[in-house]
Amino acid sequence: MSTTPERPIRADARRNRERILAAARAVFARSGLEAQMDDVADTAGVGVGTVYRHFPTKDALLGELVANRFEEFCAEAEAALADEDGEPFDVFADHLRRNAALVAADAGTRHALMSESEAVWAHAVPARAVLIELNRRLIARAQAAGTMRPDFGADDIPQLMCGLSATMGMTGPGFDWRRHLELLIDAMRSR
Amino acid sequence: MSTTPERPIRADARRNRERILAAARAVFARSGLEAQMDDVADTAGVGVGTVYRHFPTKDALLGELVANRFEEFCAEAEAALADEDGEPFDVFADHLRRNAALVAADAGTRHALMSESEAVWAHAVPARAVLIELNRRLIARAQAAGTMRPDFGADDIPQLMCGLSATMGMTGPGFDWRRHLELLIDAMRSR
DNA sequence: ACCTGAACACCGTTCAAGT
DNA sequence: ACCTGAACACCGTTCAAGT
Repeated sequence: MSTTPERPIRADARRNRERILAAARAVFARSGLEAQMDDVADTAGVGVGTVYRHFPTKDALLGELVANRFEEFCAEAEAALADEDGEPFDVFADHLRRNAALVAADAGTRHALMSESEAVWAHAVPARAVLIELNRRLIARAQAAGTMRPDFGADDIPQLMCGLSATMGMTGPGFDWRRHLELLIDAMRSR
Repeated sequence: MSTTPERPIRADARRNRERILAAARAVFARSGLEAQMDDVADTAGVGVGTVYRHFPTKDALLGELVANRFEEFCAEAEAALADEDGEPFDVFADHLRRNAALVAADAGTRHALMSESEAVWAHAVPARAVLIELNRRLIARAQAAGTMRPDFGADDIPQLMCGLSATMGMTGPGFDWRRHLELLIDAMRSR
């Protein structure tokens, strides 16, 4: 039961890791999950083997990006919590709208949020737990103000947002994720 | 602008086509989209080439299954419309619950409903249009009865059900598609 | 006309050789 | 220690040969 020994990482390796993540973000955001590992490697200016040295599988690489996104979601939630003046329900709804906009702009994150692969989610577990806790506080505040339904919980958010991610990718008449999101927000509101 | 000539199809070819569809339904329902074309061919007892002779791509084969599903959804909707005694909102909600149960039991359909591929949807266009029209009538009846929100439309259904399909595949704490569906149904109810 | 399955193409992943 | 990229494995798709 020893913890992983904390050995120093070579400067060039660290730099490569950053380059790979930046390249992956760009490549997946543009092309979605069909982007290839070779594309990521080329964009990062490294060999494929180096990508695999840092991330054992494509899913693990995506998982790292997902973890990053959840940290952004958390930052969003912190900012929303810091807003003591706004109407609590609106503050929460705007938080969801901003997170949704982040997802909509990034095909990679969008697909990853719908991924059924364990490996994709593994890295995001802690940030995801933090986000749910922050959501719980935002929700409690809105429920205390009486503007949010009391039978709605923070645990309901992930699957609704997962579902929203799915419709973001659909084209054709009738598909409008902003409308979808507003329906969900309206469902949470006390009426 | 001539219509496709109606030439007779050889009996063995027709039989193979049916076998392939039955095999595809079984194989994709069990294994989801990761099931291979070779699996479908083996299960159907034909060569892969025969599968490709009937369906030009994997997406087209999936598209055929999706079209079948939409026909089932339509039959469901017709049955719901025929129910003149039930409370109209409950009749509609039960219709959604039954359709959702069909999807949940079939990993292939589930993934196909979230597919962003044109080819998957192409065959289902007519049945999908019929379904939306039937939903429109079910919804109108519930709205006339005053139990469904007047600002909710049949065009809202596809993306909500697409989103629901996404969460059906997710495992882990907090994912419960029945809860997700009930939240959606509750959002449609007049309160 | 239709069927078969070996061969091809594509992309995730590995590993022997290099620094 | 880490990097490279050719080679391998897997699976969707094709096509030459068969009936």
